[in-house]
Amino acid sequence: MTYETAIAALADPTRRTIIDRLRGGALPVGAIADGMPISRPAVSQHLRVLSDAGLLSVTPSGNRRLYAIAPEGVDELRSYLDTLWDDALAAFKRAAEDQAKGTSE
Amino acid sequence: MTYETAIAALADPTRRTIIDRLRGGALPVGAIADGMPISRPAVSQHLRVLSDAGLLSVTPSGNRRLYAIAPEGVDELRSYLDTLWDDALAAFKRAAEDQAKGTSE
DNA sequence: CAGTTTCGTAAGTCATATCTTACCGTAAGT
DNA sequence: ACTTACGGTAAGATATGACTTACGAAACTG
Repeated sequence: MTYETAIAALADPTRRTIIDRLRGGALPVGAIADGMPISRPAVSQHLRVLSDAGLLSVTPSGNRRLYAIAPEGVDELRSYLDTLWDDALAAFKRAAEDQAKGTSE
Repeated sequence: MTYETAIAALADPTRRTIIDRLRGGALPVGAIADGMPISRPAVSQHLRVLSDAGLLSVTPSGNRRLYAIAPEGVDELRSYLDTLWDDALAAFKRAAEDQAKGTSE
């Protein structure tokens, strides 16, 4: 039910680079925003979108907030794509067989 | 390299329902647009976005054009999410171990 | 306790994506 | 040949989304 917001969140290139920066592990906002061509508040807004989508988890640590990729959120998207993959492949094979049948007869 | 456009294409709800309608197999534009709350030209535009993203294939058949899900396009997206999943899980486990270590010592 | 870091939120601007209607070409039917 | 069905494209209106600056709230630091 929430994979819709997750896929919308990942549609933005900036948010994907944020995700990429977190592949190695959790980071505070400053480290994520560092070197990016946009302002830190903009990064914060992206982090909010990703969190709302269930793709990130937040861990307050004193003064800072550590963001990390939430495996469950990623898994929901994977599940969706898996069913899509299954259906697409089945339809593809069926079409190929039908076409072969039509050609031979 | 093309999974970026694929994920952007799937971010739109209308385009996801189009994809869902094609899960059972190829359909002409009229059948796809039938019953949808938007105009047929709008559907055509969505079909173009999905095709450009490599998620759909087109097969002209006389007067009509049959659209079908392209398995390869879906697979590229799956690959991206698989690597993301691997990294996310590895980082998650590492963080859990580090935290356990910090707690015990 | 005053000052500095860290980070989130608010308001406003601007670009992009989506929709509509109108129109055109091509194939099929009569 | 004329008409109808199918579907892509163009132009324009509008909504949505991403960015900026300004500001406020906590938590460390001296």
